[in-house]
Amino acid sequence: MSKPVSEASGSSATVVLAALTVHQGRLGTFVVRTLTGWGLPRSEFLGGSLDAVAARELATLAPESVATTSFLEQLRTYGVEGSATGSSLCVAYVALVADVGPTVLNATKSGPSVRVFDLDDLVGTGLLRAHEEQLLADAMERVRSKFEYTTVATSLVTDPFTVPELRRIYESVWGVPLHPANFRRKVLATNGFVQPFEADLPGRSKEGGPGPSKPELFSRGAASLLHPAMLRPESR
Amino acid sequence: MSKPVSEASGSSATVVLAALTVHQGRLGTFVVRTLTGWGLPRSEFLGGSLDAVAARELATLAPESVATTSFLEQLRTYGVEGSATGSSLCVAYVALVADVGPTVLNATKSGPSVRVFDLDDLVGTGLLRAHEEQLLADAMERVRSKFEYTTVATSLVTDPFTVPELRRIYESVWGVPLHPANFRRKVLATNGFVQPFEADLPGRSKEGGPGPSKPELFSRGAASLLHPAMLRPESR
DNA sequence: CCAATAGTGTCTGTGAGACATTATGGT
DNA sequence: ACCATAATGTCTCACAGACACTATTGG
Repeated sequence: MSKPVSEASGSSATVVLAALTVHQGRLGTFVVRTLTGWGLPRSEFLGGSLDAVAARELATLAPESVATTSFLEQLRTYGVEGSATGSSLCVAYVALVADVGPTVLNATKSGPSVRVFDLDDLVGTGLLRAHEEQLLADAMERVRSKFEYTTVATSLVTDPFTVPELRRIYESVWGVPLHPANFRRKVLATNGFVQPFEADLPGRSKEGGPGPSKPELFSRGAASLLHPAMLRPESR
Repeated sequence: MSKPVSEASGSSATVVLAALTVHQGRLGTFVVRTLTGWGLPRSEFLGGSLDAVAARELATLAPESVATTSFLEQLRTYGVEGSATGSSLCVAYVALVADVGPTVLNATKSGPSVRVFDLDDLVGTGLLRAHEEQLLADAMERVRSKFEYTTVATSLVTDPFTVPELRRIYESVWGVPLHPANFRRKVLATNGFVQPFEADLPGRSKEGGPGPSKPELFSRGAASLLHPAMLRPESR
């Protein structure tokens, strides 16, 4: 721990976070204000655990209550052809954060420091570094794939949720409509995916109530893997 | 490109390769001779493309003919708690190399410089760095998973191969016996997995001939993804 | 009243798993 | 002759996809 962080040597490394969320049926990612504009949250890697650095980064984006239930996993590492600074490594992480409501967060005197950008508005607009475009594409594909055989989708809904709400998460991430009846049957037939929410009967602790015929409430189950997998339709 | 590679600064990075192969029904990994013993092939990352560094590393292990048909993909990056050198990053790659025959290769005056170690003889023996144990476990799990929905298994057999040979690859990687009849039906029903080998009739360009009742020869198909997936039995 | 949606029920095609059968080659 | 293995065929069960139907809520 005695060596100082001098100027770049042969290689330097940063941890970058693709924190995805579904806001209003739209898939978005958290961005932070930088010197030159908006960019993905990143921090220099100075040692210790990569996972810890990413978790710390995630904690700055969302309140602790939602950050703790978020999904976080390393995506992959990109080699960035630095022009003058030599080459650097970019260790990317993917996080899934439940909907925090507004798309503008952490507002300060100089304006908000954290926002959520729609991914569709972000790709191809040149707002990101070149490799960050690829990073987000990889993150989305990773998440789309994870949805097939894990229960991570439940980390994108606020905890008492309905089956249609969970279905809309799947539809937003996969970009395809799903059959409500088959989806419900599949979810309920998979042990540990969701479990009945206590105090479900009347009152409905939800604010607006999305469905006309008072859909049942569930909360996250204990399982993390789906048996059998729920394949997306375009898998043919 | 002007900055020299001075001593370690805040972080340094190495590219490590888990090059797996199946030798005699046993899953093994390539190791190279180092100053202190045998270890996974590694090289310092000095810039450029990570994939290129890994590919160059792979090329030193096997002849070009087999290296070009090998599967190579980034696994993940590990943060190594260096004691004196500060913290360093370890970017791991997985490769799948077809059986090259003997387990001792590239013999030089001072003995062989490349070997293949059985993975079962390697885990838990303390021969490896601490994080390399985890690395190999991650690599095996990655490959086991890839076998389910891709055709990478064909990169572990020498090209004219039989269905039983391919099945034994699956059995070695998954560690479970498979039903020969169902496996064959599945493989042949999946379009693009394998294709009939020309000049199959007599002669049999194989050296030993594994089967008593002259099994048919196939070669790799064009597909890289399996539709539908071939799930391992223990998935339930 | 009508539209939209939650939930239930049912049918069918596909595929995986298990088993039986035949053929062939080595010991 | 016997055994091990390759290859083919068949049966059953589970599940995905599609459809029909009811109930309930909001406009």
